[in-house]
Amino acid sequence: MIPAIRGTHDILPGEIERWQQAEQVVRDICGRYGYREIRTPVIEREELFAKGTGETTDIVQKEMYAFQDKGGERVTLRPEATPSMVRAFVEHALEQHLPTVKIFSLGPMFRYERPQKGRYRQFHQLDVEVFGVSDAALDAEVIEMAAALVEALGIEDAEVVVNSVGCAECRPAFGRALVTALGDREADLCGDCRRRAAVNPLRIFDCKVPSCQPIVDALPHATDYLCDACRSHFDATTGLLEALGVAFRVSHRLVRGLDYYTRTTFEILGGRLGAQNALLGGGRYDGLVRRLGGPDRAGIGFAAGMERLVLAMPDGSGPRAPDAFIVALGDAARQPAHLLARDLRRAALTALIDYGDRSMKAQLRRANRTSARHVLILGDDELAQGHVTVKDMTSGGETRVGRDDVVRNLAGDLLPASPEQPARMRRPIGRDDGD
RNA sequence: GUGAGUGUAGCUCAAUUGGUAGAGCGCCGGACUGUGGCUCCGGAGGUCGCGGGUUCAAUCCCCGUCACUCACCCCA
Repeated sequence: MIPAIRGTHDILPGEIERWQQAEQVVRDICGRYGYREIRTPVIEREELFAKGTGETTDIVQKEMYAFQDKGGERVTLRPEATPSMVRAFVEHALEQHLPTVKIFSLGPMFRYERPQKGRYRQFHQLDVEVFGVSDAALDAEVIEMAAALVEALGIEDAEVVVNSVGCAECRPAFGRALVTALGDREADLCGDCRRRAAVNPLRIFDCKVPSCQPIVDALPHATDYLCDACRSHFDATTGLLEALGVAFRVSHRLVRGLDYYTRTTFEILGGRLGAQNALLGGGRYDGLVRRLGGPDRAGIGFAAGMERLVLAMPDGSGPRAPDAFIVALGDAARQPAHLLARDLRRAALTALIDYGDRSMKAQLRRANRTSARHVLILGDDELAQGHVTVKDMTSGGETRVGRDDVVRNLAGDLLPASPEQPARMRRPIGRDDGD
């Protein structure tokens, strides 16, 4: 056997239903807020992420699947979507084509990390981005949408966390204030934190080491160092969030790992996810489009981990129960049975049939396992009489129906009695709703 | 990249203080020559992760290696 490579995994029947449901909810919610779907390549020039994600980030320094292709080009499997989204925005001048550039994308990302719960080398993200809008109202709307998405997925124990990391004007001053406040206590920090203090002081807030906590708690807060513009932007964002009824917590410890964030940052945390408890995270990145060679446009967005969303979703239901399972007895019945199956399917019913010459018991056992509502029996008697025996698998009762009436009868049985009760088969996603 | 734990049937797991392995579930068949779900009976299915070492003999002990899981780093 040649196994799947580390950190990748197959999504099998039984689990795929949850993914399909998650994707359906994602598309529905994004659509309601005016987002259009786009798909970008999973492979890009390495340079795009070096500049976009940031040369100093761990993602770029040690986690990229980067290589040289046969033409000598430095390319990489995308570790995140935002730089690709920015590239597409710039390359196609999307602001000329869309009233407001609100776009989302769904697809695989690749990072060379040690896998653990909720983290894989190939994983999937929903990526949502808006370009060209700096109004704080959008910050609030984006966060509200993210919360709505999580709620729509049925994830209950989620927490919205918001912060502001300032802009190019005020953020450096805060960084210096951190170092100053640290003073000689820097020596008491853990090794990771001492490294952070030198490279990116903001990240000290992320530390989980107990001995660092008293020191971290005494540090100044980013929101105390915001310039006037950033201050009012943050106040407007949180004010609108409250007005929108979004339950959130402001955390000065929320500093995100990517370099490009400005002003608003946010995350939604989920319970029961293990150590990797961020369901989604994002923020504003007002300088990124220009840094990647585009016009000076604001940007804001978030990425949600699909594996984590699916993990946090409540248990769904299984595959849809077939409307009919056809049991054929004897060679003479096989061809008519397949014709019947075809006719049922043409009538939009789900029809299954067994293969090979198996006993009636075996076929019924299989029918039972599929949770089929009806079994249609075709044997010598039925062929001779021109009818089909319809067995109701719930009650066990049987009726005879003329061969030419079977499809209509079955379809009629399953069609809605009233508009409030849409038939199962009309649903875009096959789910057994267990009635 | 670091640390810990775990690798035995399709799945969940036993067992053997070293003598080449069992259960439950699932699957297939029978009891019931054309009637599922319950019950009973039977059957198929295992390089004991892989490689090496010790030994008369290794699934068990030793070394190595790989994989998985969880955690760190970091992030979705």
